[in-house]
Amino acid sequence: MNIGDIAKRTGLPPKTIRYYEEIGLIRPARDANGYRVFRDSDTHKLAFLGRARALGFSIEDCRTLLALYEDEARASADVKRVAQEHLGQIEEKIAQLQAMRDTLNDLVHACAGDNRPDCPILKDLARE
Amino acid sequence: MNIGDIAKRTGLPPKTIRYYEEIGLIRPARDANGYRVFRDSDTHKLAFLGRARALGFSIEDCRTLLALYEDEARASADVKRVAQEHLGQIEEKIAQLQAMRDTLNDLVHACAGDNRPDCPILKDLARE
DNA sequence: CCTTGACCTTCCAGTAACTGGAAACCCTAT
DNA sequence: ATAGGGTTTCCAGTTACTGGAAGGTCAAGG
Repeated sequence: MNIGDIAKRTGLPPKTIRYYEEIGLIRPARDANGYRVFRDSDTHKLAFLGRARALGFSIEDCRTLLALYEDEARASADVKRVAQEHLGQIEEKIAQLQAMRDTLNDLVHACAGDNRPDCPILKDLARE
Repeated sequence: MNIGDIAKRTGLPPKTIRYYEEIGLIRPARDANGYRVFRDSDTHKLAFLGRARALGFSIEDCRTLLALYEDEARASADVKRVAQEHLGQIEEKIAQLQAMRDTLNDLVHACAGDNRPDCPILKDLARE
C-alpha cells in the first residue's frame, strides 16, 4: 500500500503521514523505488494516531499512548493519567472560552450594528 | 515612559510590546539613546490590544479593531461583524472541546487505573 | 572615575503540528 | 514518446509570541 491509499483509509493527508514518519511516530518500509510501503501495523498505528489527535491529545501524548499501547506490561494507570491530565486541560480551555463567549455575546448584543460609529464593543475594549 | 513601566501598566510583557511594534500595531517614539518612549496614546492602544487578545481576537482582528477604533467615521456594523465572526468560531471551538471532553470523560471513568494492562482508553483508540 | 545592577537594544532560534509549493523521479497507458 | 498521476525530498510559512545571547545605557555607591 502506498501513501495515497493509506491516506484514504485513515483520513490523514499524505503530508501528515510523512510528518509522522519524520518525527518518528511510524516507520514504514520502503520499496525498491523509494516509495513508502505501509503494512497493516502502520495503518493501524496511523488510525490510532488519528483518533488520539481527534480527541485533542498532543503529538507527545500520542507518542506516549502509542508506546503504552505497544507495551504489553503497561499499567492502565499510566494511560489514565495521561488522559486525565489532558481532560483537565480541555476543561480549563472550555471554561476560558465560555468566559470569552459570555462577554462577547453581551457586547455583540449591545452593539447596534448600524452605520453610526457609536459602539459598545469598542467602548469596552478601550475602557472608556 | 520606558517599556518596563508600560509593561507593568498594561500587563503585557516587554517582549510582546516589542513584537507588537515589529508587526506595526504600535509606533512608539524613540529617545536619543534608542529607548522606546511610550506616550499615553501608545499605552492606551496597548491596553486595548491586551483586552482584545484576552477576548481571543486574533492579531489581525486586533489590527482591524484598532483601525476601526481610530476611525471616527466607522460603522458599528463593521465592529459587530468582526466580533460576531469571532464569537461563532469560539462557539464552534467550545462545541468541539465539549465533544472531546465527553468522550474522554467516559473513557477515563471506564478505566480502572490500576497496574493491569487492560485499558478501555487504548481499546477505544485502537478500535479493537 | 569606576563598578555594579537593572534597564534597554537588536537579532536569532524555537515553539505545535502541520501545510503549500517547487523540482524531480516513477509508473502506467496510449 | 508522452501525458497523467502518483511519489520523493526540501524549504518556507503559519500564530503569537518566548527565551537567550551579546552588547549599549543609566543611576547610585564607593
